Amino acid sequence: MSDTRQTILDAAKPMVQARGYNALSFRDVAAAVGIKSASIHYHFPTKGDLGAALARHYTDDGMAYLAGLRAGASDIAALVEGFAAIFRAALTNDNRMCLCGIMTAEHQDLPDAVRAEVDRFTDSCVGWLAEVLAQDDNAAAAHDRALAIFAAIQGAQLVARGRGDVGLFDAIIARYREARLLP
Amino acid sequence: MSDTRQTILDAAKPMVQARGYNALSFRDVAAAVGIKSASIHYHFPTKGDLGAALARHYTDDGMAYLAGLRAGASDIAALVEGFAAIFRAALTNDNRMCLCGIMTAEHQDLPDAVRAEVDRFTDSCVGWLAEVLAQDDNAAAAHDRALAIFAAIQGAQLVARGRGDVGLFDAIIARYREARLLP
DNA sequence: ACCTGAACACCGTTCAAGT
DNA sequence: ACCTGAACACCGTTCAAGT
Repeated sequence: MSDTRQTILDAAKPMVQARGYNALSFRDVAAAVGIKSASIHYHFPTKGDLGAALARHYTDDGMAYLAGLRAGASDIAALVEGFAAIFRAALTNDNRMCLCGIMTAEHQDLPDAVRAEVDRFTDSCVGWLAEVLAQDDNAAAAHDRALAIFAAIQGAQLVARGRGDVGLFDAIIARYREARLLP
Repeated sequence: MSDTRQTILDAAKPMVQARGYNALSFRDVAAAVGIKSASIHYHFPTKGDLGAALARHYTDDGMAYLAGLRAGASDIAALVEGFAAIFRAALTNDNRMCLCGIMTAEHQDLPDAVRAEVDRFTDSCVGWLAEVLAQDDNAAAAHDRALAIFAAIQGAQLVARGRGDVGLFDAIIARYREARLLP
């Protein structure tokens, strides 16, 4: 991968996390990189190609982090907390959102290739949570609970970021834990 | 309020619920209404004015519905189910989202007047839930729980609509109820 | 191999002009 | 009072032309 291609991805990622895929502008990215907007198309023919590449790297990086978590600990509560930390970290990074979380809201509008990558993020997260929870539950129950935990954490991020207050995220997660929705 | 103004709001509302505020196009709305895009500006000077009016009516309609619910029943579980029904109904309406839920994801990008109305929707919903829950809990605990329930339901809608499957919404809500996050 | 300027059809917005 | 066409600076995209 060329340096310029990586620089484009690095510049575009926080823009999407802050304002979404629709609001991403090739001219803004180009200005941040120091090239002309027409040049972005040499590396990413369409905006969909750029969005799909962003989501693919985001999912790959996230899953690598989660694999590392599982290799280092087996306590279910600690693992799920490590999972939630991905979403918490986005908020503490200038009140940004999970890249795929914000694009899930734009789901109807996304080019097919982008939507497919966003769906893969969801599937990968739910799959990882289900594997962790399967230490305690049977596979079907673990999957249902994993889906509910994933949805609840996404909602917590959405609401907390609407308020620009990571303390709200923590309070909501704490309430999930008290209800034992989260281990 | 003029007929045309109301017709514009009626045409724009499902468009935002499907694709978000950013993707809303004055020219699309104008075509649906049967006027030119420049004419929209006579009724709504800016896109922000239209977005704020949409969110204001949406919140007012929702709160009127919720007030009716409280007037007709006092069972906490039934009231919270009635609350969740707002979000379920959006999904069964061509896989749309809560108007303010989808705009919460675009929060960073919204004109101030729109963001203020979206925030009022969140506050109103959490306030209504807190009043319902205060039948059982003290005020502070009820508010914390109301916030967690609101976030969890928003997340359930986001994830289910990403899959285009209202059954997923029902499954997640059922799991919330089993965990007694929801009454 | 990588970048650019110019053009295209889009967008929200403005405004003078129509009725 | 309400609508319109034309113009403006934006957008993603294309492409012939540069190096």
